[in-house]
Amino acid sequence: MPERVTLKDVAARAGVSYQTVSKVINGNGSVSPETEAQIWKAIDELGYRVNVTARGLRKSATGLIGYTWAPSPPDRGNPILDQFLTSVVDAAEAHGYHLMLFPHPPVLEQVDVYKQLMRSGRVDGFIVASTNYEDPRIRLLIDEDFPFVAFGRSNPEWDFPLVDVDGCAGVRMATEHLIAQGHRAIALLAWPDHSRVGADRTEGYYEAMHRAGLNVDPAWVQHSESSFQAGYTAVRRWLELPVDCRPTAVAALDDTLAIGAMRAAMDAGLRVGPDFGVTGFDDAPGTQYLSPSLTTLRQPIQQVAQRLITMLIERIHGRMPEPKQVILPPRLIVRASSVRRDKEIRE
Amino acid sequence: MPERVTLKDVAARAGVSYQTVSKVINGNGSVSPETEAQIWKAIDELGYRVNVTARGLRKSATGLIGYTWAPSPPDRGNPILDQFLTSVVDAAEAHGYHLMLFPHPPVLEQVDVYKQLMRSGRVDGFIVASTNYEDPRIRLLIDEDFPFVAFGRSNPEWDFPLVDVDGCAGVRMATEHLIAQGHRAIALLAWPDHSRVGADRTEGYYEAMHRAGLNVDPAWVQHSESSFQAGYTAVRRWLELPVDCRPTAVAALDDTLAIGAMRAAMDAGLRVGPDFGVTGFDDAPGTQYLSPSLTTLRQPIQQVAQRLITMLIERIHGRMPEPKQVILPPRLIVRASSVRRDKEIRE
DNA sequence: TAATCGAAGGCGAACGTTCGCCCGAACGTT
DNA sequence: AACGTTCGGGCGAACGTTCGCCTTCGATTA
Repeated sequence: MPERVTLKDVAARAGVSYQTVSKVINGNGSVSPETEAQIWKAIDELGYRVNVTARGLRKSATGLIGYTWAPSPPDRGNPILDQFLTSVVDAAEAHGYHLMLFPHPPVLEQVDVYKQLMRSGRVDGFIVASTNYEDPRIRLLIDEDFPFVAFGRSNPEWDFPLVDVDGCAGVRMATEHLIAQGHRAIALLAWPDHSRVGADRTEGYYEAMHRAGLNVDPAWVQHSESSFQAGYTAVRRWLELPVDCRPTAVAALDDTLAIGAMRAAMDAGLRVGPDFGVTGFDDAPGTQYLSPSLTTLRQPIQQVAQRLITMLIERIHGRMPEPKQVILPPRLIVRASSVRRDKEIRE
Repeated sequence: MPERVTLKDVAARAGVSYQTVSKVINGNGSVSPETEAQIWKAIDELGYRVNVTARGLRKSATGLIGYTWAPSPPDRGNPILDQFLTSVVDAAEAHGYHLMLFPHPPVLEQVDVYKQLMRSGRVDGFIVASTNYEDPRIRLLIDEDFPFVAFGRSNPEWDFPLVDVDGCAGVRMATEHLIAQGHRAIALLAWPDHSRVGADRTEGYYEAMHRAGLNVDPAWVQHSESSFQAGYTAVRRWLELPVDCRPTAVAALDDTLAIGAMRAAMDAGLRVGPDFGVTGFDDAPGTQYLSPSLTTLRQPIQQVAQRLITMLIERIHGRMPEPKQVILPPRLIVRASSVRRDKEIRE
C-alpha cells in the first residue's frame, strides 16, 4: 500500500493553500499562470491523484454506474456480453465513469437490491437490462426518480429513457429474406409469451407474412424457452406434417434455437439452405463457422452502449435525454443457411 | 433522487447521539438492548442505509475490486466471460465487495492505468487476468505492495498470489485420451510462443507424447493466433503429408482452433471421431451442439472465482493467503469428436 | 484623489462516517 | 466511607475533498 499523497502535500510543496490546489485541478477559481505551473509541477513530482472517495463524499457522486445481467446457462452462454461490456466500459470511461457489477437478484429481491444500492449511495445511476413487462425495477426507479437508462423496453405507457434494438424490424427482414428466397410456408421458433423481447421479434414475423399476403398456420409457431433441444424437436415435428402444410423454412428468435433447427433439418436428410431455410438472431460467435454458416441478425451493440451511456449521464446531471427513447435497427447477415443458390451468399 | 437519510436522522428519531447509532450498526461499543432495539427500529422506519462513500473515506476502503480483461474479437467471443464474471461478482458480494470494471488498456499504458486507479483510491484491490511473462502490471503491483491476485501465472521466480487452471494437465489428459483411442500420430494446434498460457498447455502435449513413448514430428506442431482459419489451414496441410507421417488426430489449445480443425477434416472427406480425432479447450457454449460434438476441457470457473476472491480479500486485510498459489485441474469432457466407436461417448 | 473593480488566493465549513477517549452512574470491594 | 470497575453512551476529531465567501492588492476609472 503506497503512502497517500493529498492536496495538502501538494500545497506544501507548491507553497500555497490546499484549496488553491483544488481550484487548479478543477479549473475553477482564478490562479496566476506561475502558481498554476508550480502546482502542476508539484502534482507531477508527487504523483498526486485526487481521492475519488473524498471527492465523492463532497459532491455526493461516485462516478459509478451499476449494471447486472441475467446469467445464461453455461451450455448456451451470452453471445454478446463480451462486446457489450467492453463497449459500455469504454463509453463510460470516456465520460469519467466506471461500471460496477452486482449480482443478478431473484425477481422477488430485485427491488430491495436496487433500493439498497440507491440508498447507500453506491452508484450514480443504473443501466437496466433484461427488461420485461411490468418490470418492478423500472417502476421503482421511475418512482424514486433515480437516474437510469434501460436496455430494452417495458410497458409502453411508462415514460422513461431507453435504448433498444428493433427486434421486430430484424425478424421482419429475416422473414422477408426467406420469402424472397421463394419460401411460402415459414415457421417461427419463438420465445415464451411473457417475454417482452420475444413479443417484439415475433411481431416482425407476422408483419412480414402479412405484407406478403402469406397465410400463417398456427401450427407453425412454437413458443418455448431458448434451447438447442427446443429448436430441434420443433423442427422434427414440423417436418412430419403433411406436405401441403409443411414449412420449408424457419425463422428463429435466437441463434441457439436456429442451430437446433438446422441440425433437425440435416438429420431429416435435408440440405440446410437449398432445401430448408434457417435464420437466427444475435450473430453469436461461431455462427459463421457452422456448416452451413448461419444467417442471422447482428445487433449494433457498440452504438447501443454509447447511447446508453450518454443518455444515462444526461440523467445523472439532472437532465432528460433527447430523444428519450432510441430504437436501433439490427443488420441482417446473410449466410449459407438461408440461401438456395450459393452465389447469393453475401459476406 | 431520494432524500438522503443519515446517521443523524436515525439518531434524532431514536433519541441518541449519531455516534451511538454507528456503534450499533458496526456492532462495536456497548449499547443496552433497549436502545439498540430503538435504533434498529428507527433505521428500519427511515429505510436508512449506511453511506458507503463516507464510510469509505473514513476507513480508506472502497469495497471495490478492479477487473479488466482482453476483449475477444467479435467472431470468436470469450467463451467463459459470462460464467466467470457471474461467479466473481457473486463471490465478491458474499464478502461485501463489488466488482468494478475498467477498460483494457494497451500494453504501454497499462502501468499508468493501474497506478492511477491505485493512487486515486478507486479500488481496494485487483484481479489481474490475461497474465503473461514479465507482466508489467504484476511487477508494478508487487513493487507497490498493492493487494491483488492474478488469474494466471507469470514469471516463476516472482512470488505473488495467484489462481490458475492446470493447462498442462488438461492438454495431457486430452492427448492421453487420443492415444488411448489408438492414435499415434497426433498434431498440436498451439498458440504463439510468447504466450504463458500457451506454453503451459503445450507442455502437456509433449509430456503425454513422451510418456507414451511416441515421437513428435516437428511438422505436427503449429503455433499461431487462435482462429478458425488457422486451425483449418493447418489441418488441411497436415492431411497432405505422406501417409507415414500424416497425423490422425489433433489436440488444439482452444475450441476455436479445434472447430477449424474439425471442418478441415470433414472437408477432406474424413469422419471426425472415427477417422480423425479432435480435442479442444474451454468447453465454449455450443461446442456440445456441433456435429460431431467437441471433446474439450472444462475449466472449474466457479472455484477459480471463489479462490480469487477469498485470496484477494486476505490480501486486502493485509494478510498473505495460504496457500499462496493455487492450481486447479480442468475436466476432460469426452464427446464425439475424439472417439472411434459411438458407445464410448460419455456425457 | 478617492472610489471602484477584478484578479489571486486564503479560509472556514461541510459532506457522512468511524474511532478513541471521556464521563457519569451503578455496582461491588476493601 | 472511600475506592476501583464496568457499562452505557456522549463528544470531538479526522478522513480528503469542494464550495462559497472573504481579504488583499494593484490597476482602472470618474
